[in-house]
Amino acid sequence: MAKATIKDVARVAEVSVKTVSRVLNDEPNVRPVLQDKVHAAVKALDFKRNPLARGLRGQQSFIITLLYSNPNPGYILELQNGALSQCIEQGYNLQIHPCDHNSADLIKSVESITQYSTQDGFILTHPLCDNKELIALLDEKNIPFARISPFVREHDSPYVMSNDEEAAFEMTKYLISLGHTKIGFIKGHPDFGATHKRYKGYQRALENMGLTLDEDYVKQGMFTFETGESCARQLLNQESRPTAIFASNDYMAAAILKVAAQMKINIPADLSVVGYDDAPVSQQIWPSITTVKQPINQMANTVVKKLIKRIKKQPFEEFDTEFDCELIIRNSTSPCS
Amino acid sequence: MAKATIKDVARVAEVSVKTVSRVLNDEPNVRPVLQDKVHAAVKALDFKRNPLARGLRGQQSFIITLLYSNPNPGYILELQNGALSQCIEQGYNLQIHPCDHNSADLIKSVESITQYSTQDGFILTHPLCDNKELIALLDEKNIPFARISPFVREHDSPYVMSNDEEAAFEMTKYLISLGHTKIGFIKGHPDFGATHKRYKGYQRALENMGLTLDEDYVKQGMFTFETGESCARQLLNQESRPTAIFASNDYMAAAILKVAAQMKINIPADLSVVGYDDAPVSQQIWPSITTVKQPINQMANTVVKKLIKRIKKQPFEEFDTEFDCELIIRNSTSPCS
DNA sequence: ACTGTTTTAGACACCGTTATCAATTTGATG
DNA sequence: CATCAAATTGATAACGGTGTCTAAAACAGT
Repeated sequence: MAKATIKDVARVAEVSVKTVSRVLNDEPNVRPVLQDKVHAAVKALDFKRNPLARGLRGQQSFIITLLYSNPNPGYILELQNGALSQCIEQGYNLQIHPCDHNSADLIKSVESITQYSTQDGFILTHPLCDNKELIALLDEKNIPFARISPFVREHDSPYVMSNDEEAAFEMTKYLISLGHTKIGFIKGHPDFGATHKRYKGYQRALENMGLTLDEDYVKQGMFTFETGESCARQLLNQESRPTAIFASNDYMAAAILKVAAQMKINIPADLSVVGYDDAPVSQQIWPSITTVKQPINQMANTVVKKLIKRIKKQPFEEFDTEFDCELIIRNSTSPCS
Repeated sequence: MAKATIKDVARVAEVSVKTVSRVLNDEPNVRPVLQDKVHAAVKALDFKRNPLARGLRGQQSFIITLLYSNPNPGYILELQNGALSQCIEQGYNLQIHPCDHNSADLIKSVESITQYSTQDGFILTHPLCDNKELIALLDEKNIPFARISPFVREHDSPYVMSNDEEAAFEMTKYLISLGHTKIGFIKGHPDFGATHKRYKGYQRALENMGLTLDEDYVKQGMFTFETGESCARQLLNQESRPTAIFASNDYMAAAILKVAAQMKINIPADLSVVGYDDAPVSQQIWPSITTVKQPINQMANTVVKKLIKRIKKQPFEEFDTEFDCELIIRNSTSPCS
């Protein structure tokens, strides 16, 4: 049985193909009687419109491309899943495009995919969403896009973000509530907007709770295990070492566990450690790491909704922009002894 | 500047559109003079064919769908990247479709994507590639597919696999070469073909090196951290505990580290631990875990090549089928004391 | 030079849908 | 009931390529 076409539906419903098309596209000016006939025929034939033909005629592809450059597989996969489910729901396809945000070829690589296939819109994850060249390219080609967790927000494209500052604030307050006063902090990669928001939340919590920020307790990492390790060594080799360390992501938190093990520092008895992102490793390590979980799936879902509105040139203000994170208390934290 | 079409190229090259099409498709019977003219015009206009139009006319979509149901984000992402790079090279798009191999809706979910969009072929990862219903569905719809690491191989579709048995054999031999004779083994999920191959390699190595397999040293896990933990407890609570444990994946190996830490068993001094898959956690934990790395990227690349050959009804025997794994020695193993 | 065969090139139809526009029906108004 | 506006419908032409088929050109053999 060959796949049914609009013509088949038209024949069965005894109307013209254009009428079928009208019904399928929710266009006005079709009598309910005919609408019912068409719907019945569509159901009877199990008819599905051919996206290729629709795209060709309508100058659109129903393809949304997810651009990412992020070393965290768990995060990416969750993002993909969230975006994908919403795309499917709305009849779009999700094209994935991993790239390297440090590469000089980044722009070229994106440009080439816009040439070899057509896409209705892009989703940019951080740090790509703060890349001016990239945004200029998309603006120039007039391709709609939406952003996830941008740092710079001066652009009229839709975006979503997690409330990282608030989460970091809460996490720091939690550590303080456990009695910690000497709280170290390992910053993330400066290219990421999240880095600054998390640090700000930490700062604000200290201030808010009447503690002073000690520069010696703040180290600059790059979100990798290796940088986390060296920062942890610096923090823990000081004379007056911190009793708690807040790492800007879980990889760096895991590295603290390594350094602590080598230095025979007991976690959480002698040192509390917290991370960020709820990466898989935070559960696969002992002690499991107290961390912050972003509602990635939901954010991805929403950003797709906004992007599709944007593509259709409809307002997208009805959807949420800021999403709250969740503190996940595990075994790497305990009251200060 | 609007995108160039084949008509523009034809006008510039002073030939008919059909001739341009011929040149672009490497069809015979075009004089070199005209070929050059066409190529020059294509270059001058930076012309790219519209895949939608090509697909519509040719009854193909240039879409390959990667179907996976696998809890290991690192593995999936690597797979995606490998498949994607080859797809791009050959002018195909990669559609991703995560699904749950335990779900009763699996077949329905796959069936629905075949209806809402058209795909030229599927790539099935384990354990999906051993799902008879799924294979029956694709066969019935006459959609070509290729498989990655299938257990059952009785199908004429192309596949690739890693030489897991050999790798497990080598890894076990490595442990024996360190002086270990009491080597525990934690099996993986029985639905996965890899589970049996890895166990067989372990068995064969013991036999080969003159050791007898002790059933008490073999536990059934499910590839998860939790099952790894309970298996590790069983193994290590025995009177005569093993001095080395081979876990069928890194998650379960990480769980052994947790249990060992709780039982004050020193790794690697008192217990050597090895895993499988080179998951991110194997490097983000201390001690880092000795493991086996599959050439996933290369396998994905090859399976796409084979699938495209299959789609074009060309022979695919020229490509490799079996891929060798690599032992990665890290810090969780040491000579038996 | 004159066939017959093979290459080479182009005209045209077609893939499945939607946009345009004109034709028809319906409803409203005087 | 005639007249005009609005709502409803369908015929036809696109969208941008490729398949089919035919015509023209090139070549070979008498």
